[in-house]
Amino acid sequence: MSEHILVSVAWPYANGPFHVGHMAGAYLPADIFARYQRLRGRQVLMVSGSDCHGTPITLAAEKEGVTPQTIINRYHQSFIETLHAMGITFDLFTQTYTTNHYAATTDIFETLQSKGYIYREIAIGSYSESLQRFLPDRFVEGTCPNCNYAKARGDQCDKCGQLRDPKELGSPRSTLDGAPVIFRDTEHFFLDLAKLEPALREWLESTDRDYWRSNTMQFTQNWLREGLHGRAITRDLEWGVPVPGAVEGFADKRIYVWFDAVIGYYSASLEWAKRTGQPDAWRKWWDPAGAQRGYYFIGKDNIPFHTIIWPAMLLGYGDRALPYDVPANEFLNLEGQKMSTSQNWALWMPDIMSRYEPDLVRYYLTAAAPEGRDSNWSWAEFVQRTNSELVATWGNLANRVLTIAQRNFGGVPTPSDLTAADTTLLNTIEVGFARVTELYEAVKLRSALQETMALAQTANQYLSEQEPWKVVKVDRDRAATVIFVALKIIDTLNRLFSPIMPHASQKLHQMLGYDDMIAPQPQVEYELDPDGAQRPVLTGQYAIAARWQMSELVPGVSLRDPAPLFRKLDDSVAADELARLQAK
RNA sequence: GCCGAUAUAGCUCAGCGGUUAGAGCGAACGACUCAUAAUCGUUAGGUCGGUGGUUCGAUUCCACCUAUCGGCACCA
Repeated sequence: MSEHILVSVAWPYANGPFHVGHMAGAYLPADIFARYQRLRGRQVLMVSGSDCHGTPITLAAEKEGVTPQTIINRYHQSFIETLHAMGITFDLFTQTYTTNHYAATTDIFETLQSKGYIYREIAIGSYSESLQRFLPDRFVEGTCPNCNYAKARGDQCDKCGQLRDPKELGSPRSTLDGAPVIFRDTEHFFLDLAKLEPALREWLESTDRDYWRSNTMQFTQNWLREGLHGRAITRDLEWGVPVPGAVEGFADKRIYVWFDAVIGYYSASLEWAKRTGQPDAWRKWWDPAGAQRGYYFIGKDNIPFHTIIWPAMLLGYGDRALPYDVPANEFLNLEGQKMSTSQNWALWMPDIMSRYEPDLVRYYLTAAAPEGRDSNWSWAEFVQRTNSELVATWGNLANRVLTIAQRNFGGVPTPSDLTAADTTLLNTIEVGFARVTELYEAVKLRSALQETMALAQTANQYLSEQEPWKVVKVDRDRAATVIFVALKIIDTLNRLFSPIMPHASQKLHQMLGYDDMIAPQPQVEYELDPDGAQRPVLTGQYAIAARWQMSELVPGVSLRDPAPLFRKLDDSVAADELARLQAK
């Protein structure tokens, strides 16, 4: 039995706030999965943090005339606020700009180096004399040798799709200032993926990975088919983790951001353990011999880093658990069009959270989750699903049952003998419970939600047929039985819904007379960053009773006064939001 | 260009080598009134993108075509 579940979530790049695509792609599914696992009584460690290094952050800082720290502090703060508002239960959401992370990165680099998995090589880099710096290929443009398109980028021509190398461009220049680009030798460290490839293949083939999503496997095998090559892990940059060992000629070079970002899963685990006062506690989730599983929640653009590069690094490092599953999501479109942050065609989370309750967003993003293929956010559908599913089917079910119970019996009534209708319903719920459990376990959250909502409909049918509001006038015992059964059902369904809608579930849990937490929430705390300034982290106390089972509600329990779980949205919302979006 | 994904009811999507292809929403009609004008029932609606092939049998497998989308590596 895998009692220790590591929930690793993609590290957001700290150069802009979250949009709904980030939530749908990684943070929300990760949180739902973590909440489900905790309710099953398993030990969950959920980590991530802000990815603070790399060229775009440096450039953003220069553009504003501020330090990189200013940029990352701004967006790290924004990330924390969104995650907190959405109720994403990180054990630790930290950042890569910490002494802890620098130390872990240095350790992994040095260990890989000592084992011969890192080598040095001279490469040719695109260099801007005007800016006196090397440029990533994407910041170089010129004339495409294939189609003569004048604005082909260094990594790819947008017109014909060809091109691999900026040196092939005619009259290459920088996209930053338009000045010419020259090519200079530059020495770098490389991760020897070719050397790690056999071990990587062995790991991939060591077990039947049918449970991986087909797209994840597809991407991975495409990479392997072409064979693995060394990958540069340092860059000519001044912002990032320094190259360990004070190597001559590397003083003005830094660890390349992709290399240090994936290490974050590990370094954040170490940091979490230190914060708890048990510095070795992380081992339970990272010991390959232990009962553990690591799940990596990411967007599809990140697949090779998590199924190839990070596993290869771990294999090279040695004695650390590799990913068990990498449930990568596809992309979320917006009103039928691909989201684009540069064209501001996006729904920004700070904006959304200012107007809508987190559970509404959580519900809709799960119902329309891009699990198997790209999906779409539509405001009309958001309103429709909220009103007809959340409010009418589920919220109303809970409300009507609680109201009848409270008004007629003042609490959980004592049932008499169950009829065939009662046992049939209870059986349906029990079978459904098992099916939903399987779906959560397999990270099929969209289906899990759909199944649970279907069970709520079954409960509504039962009430229509049994008519307890009528029966109570002629046969109080029978009405008591029906209401008892209905209360058990909504209590049970509330547990199935709780990973997806924790705020509403906690409310209902308390209305049902419970005093404990079923859906805890994260909190913001503060740590010192390497410069001595305070930085926020997201963390929390999530120890809860293992309530992943049918309701154990007993007669005589007193209920708290019912209140609606969700409010209906006005029909004008869809049109208003669409107008707001198009006005940008 | 190469690789891959997707094309199913008005809309959003499930599904799958085999009886009359499903759900939700939307539409029409009816029931009910405990509940947030919520709920429940009934009905209408599809030659499952096109062509060809494999098969006793294909929406489901294969090939090609068309359309849409994504990836193509040193980009985070």
